[in-house]
Amino acid sequence: MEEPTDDKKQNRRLAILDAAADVFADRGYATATCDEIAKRAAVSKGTLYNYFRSKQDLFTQLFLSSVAEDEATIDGVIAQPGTAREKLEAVLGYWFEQFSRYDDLGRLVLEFWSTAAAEEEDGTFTQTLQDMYGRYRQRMTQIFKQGQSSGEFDLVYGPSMAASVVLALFDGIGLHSMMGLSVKMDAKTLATIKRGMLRALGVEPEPLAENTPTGGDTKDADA
Amino acid sequence: MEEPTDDKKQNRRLAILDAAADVFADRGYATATCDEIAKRAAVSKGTLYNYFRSKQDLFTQLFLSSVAEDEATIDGVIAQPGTAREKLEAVLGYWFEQFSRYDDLGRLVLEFWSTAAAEEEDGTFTQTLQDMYGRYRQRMTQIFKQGQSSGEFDLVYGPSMAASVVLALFDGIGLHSMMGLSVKMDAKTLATIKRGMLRALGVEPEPLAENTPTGGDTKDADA
Amino acid sequence: MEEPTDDKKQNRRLAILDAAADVFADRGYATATCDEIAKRAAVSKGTLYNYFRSKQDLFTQLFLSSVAEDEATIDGVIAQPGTAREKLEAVLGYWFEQFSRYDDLGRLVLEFWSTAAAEEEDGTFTQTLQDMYGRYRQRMTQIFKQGQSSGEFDLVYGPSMAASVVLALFDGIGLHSMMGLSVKMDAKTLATIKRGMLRALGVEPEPLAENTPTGGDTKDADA
Amino acid sequence: MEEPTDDKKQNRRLAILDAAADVFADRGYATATCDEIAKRAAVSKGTLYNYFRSKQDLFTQLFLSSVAEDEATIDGVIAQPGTAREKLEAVLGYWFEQFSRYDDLGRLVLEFWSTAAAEEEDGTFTQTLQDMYGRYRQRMTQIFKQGQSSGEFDLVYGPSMAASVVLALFDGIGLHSMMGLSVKMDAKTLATIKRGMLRALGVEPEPLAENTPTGGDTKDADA
DNA sequence: AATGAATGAGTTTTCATTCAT
DNA sequence: TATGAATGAAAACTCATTCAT
Repeated sequence: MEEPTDDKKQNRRLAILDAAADVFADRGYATATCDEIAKRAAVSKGTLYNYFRSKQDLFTQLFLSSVAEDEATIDGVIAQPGTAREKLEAVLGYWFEQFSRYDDLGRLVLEFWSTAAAEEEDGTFTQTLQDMYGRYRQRMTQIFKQGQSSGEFDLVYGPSMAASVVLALFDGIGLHSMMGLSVKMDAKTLATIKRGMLRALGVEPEPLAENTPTGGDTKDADA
Repeated sequence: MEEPTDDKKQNRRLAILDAAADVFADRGYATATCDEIAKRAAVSKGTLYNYFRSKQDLFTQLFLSSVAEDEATIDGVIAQPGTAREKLEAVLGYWFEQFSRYDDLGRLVLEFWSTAAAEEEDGTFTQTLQDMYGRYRQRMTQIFKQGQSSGEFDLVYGPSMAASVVLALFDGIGLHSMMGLSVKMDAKTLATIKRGMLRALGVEPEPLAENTPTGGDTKDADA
Repeated sequence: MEEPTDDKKQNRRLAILDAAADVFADRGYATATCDEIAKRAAVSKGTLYNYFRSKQDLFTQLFLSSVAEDEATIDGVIAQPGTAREKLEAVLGYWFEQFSRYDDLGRLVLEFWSTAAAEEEDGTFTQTLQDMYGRYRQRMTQIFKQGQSSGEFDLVYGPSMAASVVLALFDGIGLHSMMGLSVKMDAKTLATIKRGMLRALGVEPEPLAENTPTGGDTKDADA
Repeated sequence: MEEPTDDKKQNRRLAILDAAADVFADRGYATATCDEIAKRAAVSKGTLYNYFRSKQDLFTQLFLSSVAEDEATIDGVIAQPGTAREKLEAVLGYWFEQFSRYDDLGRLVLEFWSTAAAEEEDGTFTQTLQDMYGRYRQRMTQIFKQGQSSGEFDLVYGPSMAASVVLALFDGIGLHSMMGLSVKMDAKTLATIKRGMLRALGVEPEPLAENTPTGGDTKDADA
């Protein structure tokens, strides 16, 4: 009968990871203190070190679990049956949905990228990100290929390049959205971008809902 | 005859900024030490503080001068006369050219973004970035409008939205390129992306040079 | 059973305060180093900051506890029943007794005064000192009033002014004594001053002990 | 013809001493910076070191010149012919007059005392102060002796002890006055104290001016 | 396992003093 | 002589990590 203990251990671990996500997002890795993480997780500082070898280890575990969680979610989204266009719309929808959470997550993601960029060639972060984006690209590529085969898409690029560009665009939009730069991620703007992307992929999107007249708004939502 | 002194002072200032750029790029703001910056600038630690009020000030000055430099360059690029398409190609060319320098600059830029994200609402970094991107978007918007008037472009979005999306895409590509994620910024890939963007904007790009047969490569450069 | 821990904490705190008193007295606030205080308290520098927020805080706490201790003592002295003259003699006795400790304390007290003088209008130190001296004056005033009512004293000043002057005189004597200036605080001199003060207050003091012939010594102890 | 140069040198020296007096009074010795002194004296930092060997030396010179100036003034006051009482009144008048300047000077004087207290046994400051107060006491003693001989004074103490006590009282009053403790140094209070001191010395002072009725006010100016 | 007090290496910053011009 | 940029030693303070309880 050691499962309760194991469960408890798991819970504690997750509580600490949650707290760490908060604090790292608020303060950034370097400025975050173990004291604060412990306090927000409602454990003692010593306990932190029973679950994680070091601050760095805690950050790495958080990164890995975030990536795993993300990937599981997106896998679920893509795995659904349907036409290429339906799949693509589902992915776009999910991704854009993320942007609304980006106010919370953005800083943390930036920290992950920053850490990756600072690593020696092919460190854990870089490698993990490359692997993850590699898989993302594969999945997107498959969608694009399916769309090409079925005649749904008339791609500007080849499927793989299209996947790369779309992924880069997603991250670019997320970045700008988070910083309040050129794109404000309200629902209408997102819908506009989505429609544009679909048309750029050679797909004529369905008309927008009644409150967004096709002509003016689609042509220039922010003119 | 005080120019020699002033020049010397300017040089010292620039030498310190250069060194700081290196160290901040290598280690990130929080991990970088003033000791190391001083050492790399070949001045004493005290001298650092004769030129900059604090580590934070040094970082901010570096950010501001980077932004100013960037903006001056891009102004020059856009100011050139020509068709909308020529202007757009010039901007694309310049931007993509930056990516090759991104191995050096990328981490630093990430630090800038990170700092902005960590700021209180409307801090210096955020404000400066928003201003800068605001101006970028204006310039891009003008190009798109010119292209629309002249009938060169048949835009998917309105000019302003198009500008926003293109800017976000640029940064997304830069980010992915730097991290070695989905896009490798070699000359051929860049050319491919450029052609695709132009076509997505409704412009039929000129055929590629002889070594890049239209069919296969354009369709899928990385298949 | 948390008292042992609390006691230990209290002891540590007191040990640090003691060490700080030593070092501040030796070197003055500005010249004292936290390193030395830690060393003298036989704790690490970090521990200092577990108990006190800053060097300034440590100094302030030391000041406040000194004042509190002083005041508690003098309260006890004054609270005793007796004639006004007996009370006055008790206060004088206590105060003069302090002077012998002044070799140790004097510098520290000077630091307190100095800090108060350097403060913005109505800082903590100034306010605390003003409060403390306000209470001292009240107590002394009461004694003088009692003496007047009972016919013991024939005051040169009104009771409140008398209290003020006597307090100022005490501090002046303490200051001069500490610096080895005009007054050396040996027992005989103190006795002489005490007798003089009493006479100046209109009280005819009791004759001195046999080894201090009234005539010569009272008239000029240091001629 | 080097006198103009010498004069200039003297002026510079005095300008620096003046500036130093200001800054030391404002900030205290340890917190004062040579930078600020130089700026306030309108000379370069290097020039400071042409006139004074070090910050410590500057402080010491300032102390010595302050003491010399003080002493010259008081010598002049005492040297005037007259009865003992007239001389005493002149000294009291001068001293109390100082108190009104104490807002400016007080902090500086405290710094001097503090430095003296921190010195090794018989350092420059201590020695100088002891010498100065020794001479003060001598002069006061002479006045008291003259007063005794002429029958003007009926001293509580012997002349030398009286001198010591009076000097200590002066400094105590100055200290308290500066800190806004028990005594506020307005003209009326000073007059009251002066009258009281004279009576304590056995001299019946002249009646106060018409606006200060003898009875109430003399008895208790602040009741 | 959990705690949290203790540690001390590491960092930013200041400022008296020097010295080339 | 005057200047003020350069220096670097010194000091306050932080915080990841340890370990006795």
